[in-house]
Amino acid sequence: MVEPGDPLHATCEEPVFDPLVGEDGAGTLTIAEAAAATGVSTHTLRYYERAGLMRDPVARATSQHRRYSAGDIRWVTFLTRLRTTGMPIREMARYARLAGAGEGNEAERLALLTEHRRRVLERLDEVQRNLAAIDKKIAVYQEIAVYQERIDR
Amino acid sequence: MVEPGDPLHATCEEPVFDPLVGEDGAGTLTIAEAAAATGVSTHTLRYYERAGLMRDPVARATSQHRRYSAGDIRWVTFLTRLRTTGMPIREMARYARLAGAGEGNEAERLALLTEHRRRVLERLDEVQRNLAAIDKKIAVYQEIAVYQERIDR
DNA sequence: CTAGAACCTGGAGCGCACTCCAAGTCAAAA
DNA sequence: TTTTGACTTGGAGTGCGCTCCAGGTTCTAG
Repeated sequence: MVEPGDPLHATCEEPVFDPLVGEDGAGTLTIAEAAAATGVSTHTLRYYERAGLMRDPVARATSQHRRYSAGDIRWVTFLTRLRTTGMPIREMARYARLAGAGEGNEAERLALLTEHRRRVLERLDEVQRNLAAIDKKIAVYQEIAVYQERIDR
Repeated sequence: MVEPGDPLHATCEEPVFDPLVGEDGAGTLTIAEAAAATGVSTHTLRYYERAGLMRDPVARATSQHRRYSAGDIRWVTFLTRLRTTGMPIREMARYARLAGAGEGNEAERLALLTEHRRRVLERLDEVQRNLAAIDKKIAVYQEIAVYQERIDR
């Protein structure tokens, strides 16, 4: 038995809930449930853990089955934000290592995220510029379509 | 030597200049020059051609060396716009096949580009939403930085 | 004429981010 | 208790978009 809601070690990172509440993981999610909750496949969840993206290894039931805490779910959700904005796995691993090391490296984490943000904005701008060029081509084809229509009637 | 600017067969696609002007490719570019002009490596230029991205095979000198026309360069430049906006090679090949087939399939090309545009905008939106979430995390770390500063003085 | 750079080809190799497989363990329902 | 399905692991496989290699031909400068 473990008391829930330990008010200690409340870090600024992810509000950590006790991973194993009650007997063998009550209040936690199986890997399939975590997959459903985050939109990431079970394969990928295991892969992410192997790749060092989880700050700390995910808690286990006595059966060795993974038990995802609410904090784990929030963390994975944040990982997906980094991923869909194009951060490479290696860099996510570096961020996870920093976050897993606890307080004291916030400046480094800030720098990492800020630099990522800069690259994302750069990329967004590049895509938008190229899309504008494609839009021009689209406009040309729309002209042709109008012309065809005139012929067809 | 040949006069520049043939006003004939001015299509709506890429204004085509004679690929082989004068003796064995005057007014055209070698693959290295084409690479410099487009920002695509010579390896990739050959790969693109193999992958069917060139509408028609690039013209050759008698030596079998490739000779890129101005139209080829514009085409490759447009290909890079499709690529940097995330179009897969397979789809670019399909577009190239349509463009290579000449007039009559403009509606299909328009549909392809329009659908691509839709997906790009969707993706841009997704990235922006996720970036906004990352921005919030950045703001948290900036708060911490300000707090640290207060401690340090 | 010759050296060295640039080009050619088919095919292999690479890095990334998954995705799946095999063989075994564990768990919830009949 | 037995079946069925979810879970475990290490490692292999996949798809994509290049990127490079080997072995040969061609071009260009001296």
